[in-house]
Amino acid sequence: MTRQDHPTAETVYMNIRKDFPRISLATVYRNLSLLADIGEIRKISTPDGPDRFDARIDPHVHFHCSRCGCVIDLDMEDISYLDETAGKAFAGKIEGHSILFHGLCPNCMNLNTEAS
Amino acid sequence: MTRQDHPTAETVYMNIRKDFPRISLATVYRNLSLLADIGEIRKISTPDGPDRFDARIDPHVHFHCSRCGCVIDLDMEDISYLDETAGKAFAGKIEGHSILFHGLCPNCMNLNTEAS
DNA sequence: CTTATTGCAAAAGGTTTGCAACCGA
DNA sequence: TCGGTTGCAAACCTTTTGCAATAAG
Repeated sequence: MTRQDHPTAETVYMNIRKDFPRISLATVYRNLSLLADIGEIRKISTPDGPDRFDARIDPHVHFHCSRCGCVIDLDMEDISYLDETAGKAFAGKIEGHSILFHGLCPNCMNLNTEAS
Repeated sequence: MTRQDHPTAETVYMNIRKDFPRISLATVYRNLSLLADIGEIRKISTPDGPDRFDARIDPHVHFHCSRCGCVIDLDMEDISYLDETAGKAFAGKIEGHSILFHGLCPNCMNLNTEAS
């Protein structure tokens, strides 16, 4: 809950193993899914790689690097108002949204600039 | 390219098989990925189920039904301007974004209302 | 004692890949 | 003839599941 990054289930597994060496990956998946279902955490699906999880549940925007796959919070204006706008033009029921910018993270941008 | 829905690779496969009965699912995946890479079509990742593909490549917003998994275009205001806003507050390079609303589509909303 | 949670291993998707056969310039 | 595409089957990766064993209340 305290971390600022957006770990995959595998990463959470690796980390929690230091404290609970006998825990299994299945249990990690089970509990992350559970937490996501009850809204304690958020699940972030990316176009490639595995899902990522986020302890921050307030509305905010994510950036996904198409090169290294990292996920970063973008602290820009709150765009929750879009839900209402969308709701008016749509006969279904809107419960939320996910906004994912994509491109190159600062790290990978440098890698591309320098060297071949 | 002409369809308005957002077929999965499997759906495309089933359909194209009528004209090319010997085509394989791998070829469908290969060509959909290729088209997506060169920007001729768009790939839409959903939190559950398989990826979907979209022949519409102009900026627009999608809705994903968490019950039946369908994907629908939402014709609301163009929010491309967000890319610029985001770019200013971010040291990496933003190349685009994907916005996915989620909730219940009109169909599934009715199913929930009536019966049981 | 009773119910809920876990570990393990296997299964289940969905997608990609190696490779030989094939097709089109 | 030669490079690019394809079909097939197998591999891959991520996630889920069945079930017996274990832990918790």
